[in-house]
Amino acid sequence: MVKSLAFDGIGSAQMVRLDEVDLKILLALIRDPRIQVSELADEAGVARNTAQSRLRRLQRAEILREGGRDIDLGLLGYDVLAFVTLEVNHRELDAVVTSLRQIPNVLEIHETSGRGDLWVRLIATDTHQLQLVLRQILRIKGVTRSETTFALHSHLAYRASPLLEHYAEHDH
Amino acid sequence: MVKSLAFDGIGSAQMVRLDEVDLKILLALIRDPRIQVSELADEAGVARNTAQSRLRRLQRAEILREGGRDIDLGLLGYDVLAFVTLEVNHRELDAVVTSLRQIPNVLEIHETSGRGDLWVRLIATDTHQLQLVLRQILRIKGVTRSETTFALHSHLAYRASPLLEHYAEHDH
DNA sequence: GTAGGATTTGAGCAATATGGTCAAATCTCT
DNA sequence: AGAGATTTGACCATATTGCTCAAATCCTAC
Repeated sequence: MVKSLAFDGIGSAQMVRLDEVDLKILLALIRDPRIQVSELADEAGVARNTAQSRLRRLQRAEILREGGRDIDLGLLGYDVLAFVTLEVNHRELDAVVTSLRQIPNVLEIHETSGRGDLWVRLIATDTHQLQLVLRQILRIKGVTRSETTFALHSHLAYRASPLLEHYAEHDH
Repeated sequence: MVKSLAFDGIGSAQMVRLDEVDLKILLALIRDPRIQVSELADEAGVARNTAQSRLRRLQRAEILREGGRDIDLGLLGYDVLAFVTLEVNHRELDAVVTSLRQIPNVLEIHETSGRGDLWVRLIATDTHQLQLVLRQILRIKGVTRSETTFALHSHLAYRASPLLEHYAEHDH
């Protein structure tokens, strides 16, 4: 049985479990996707050979979408994605943002126009965990109201290439 | 004067202009951030030496945030970010998504619960361009209503590292 | 059109990284 | 304790990197 990178059939799609070495490699790759394998080995505290085979496996498992920085959190069991709109007491906005940043399930924060003041991207393993995180957010001093929208299905994952191609054709 | 990677002081922050070689390099890096410099040179149709110096410059300009896949579109002059919620005739949802995908300014699409049916991340150089894109979207058959929210300021750009670190500490 | 400045190119070179193998050592779970 | 898998360290051939340099090319401004 493999300790790291085990596949489970529990979630909707295939799910993957990572051990500490995998995590360290992923974190290093997020920091710098062009890091070399030998440095990766140092960071993870394993032999270069091991780092190399781990990297290969991570790529094959498509946790790393095409060798790079993007990580498929769904494969790790984070299946629930939600967008939360927060109404915030303006005087305490900075403090609210600071608190939000400390929650690992908060992936993105934008200040917005319109009714709500903050837009937050939230991820969780299941609705129960999401509920816990939402409670945590509502307890933050300065947050007056929240509205949660579930992302049921991703029709287009973040992409910038078409915009760049368009830029190439038109700006020049 | 440099043709490529010229800096302008026009926008709120510094702005950068890219030529075709820069674009091709960026697109290749988005596809695979770990691509090697010699392949990069082939893709862009320049000498390896040139690719190497272009890459170095792109990294220094921080268009590539830390050498990797993420691209700072703000530096290219795309300063307006908006979240659009679309109400869609369910029967035509797939067709709407297909149309949306063809618009380069559409960076992300999710099907959501709640009132609106689609959540869309939109980017534009200015509010005028945004207006044009919105009009284009409203012309799509099947779209019945739209609501636009502006992202005035990003308090936290997309990040996954804290979640992964948390995963390391708790899941195991 | 030409001069001057910047960029690109091709070549060449040393240092390093990669990808692969292998046997021994280690780890994990039964 | 034993079987199976993984890791390690060593080794090797090959490929890649980072660098220099002079010549060629491109671009802009005059």
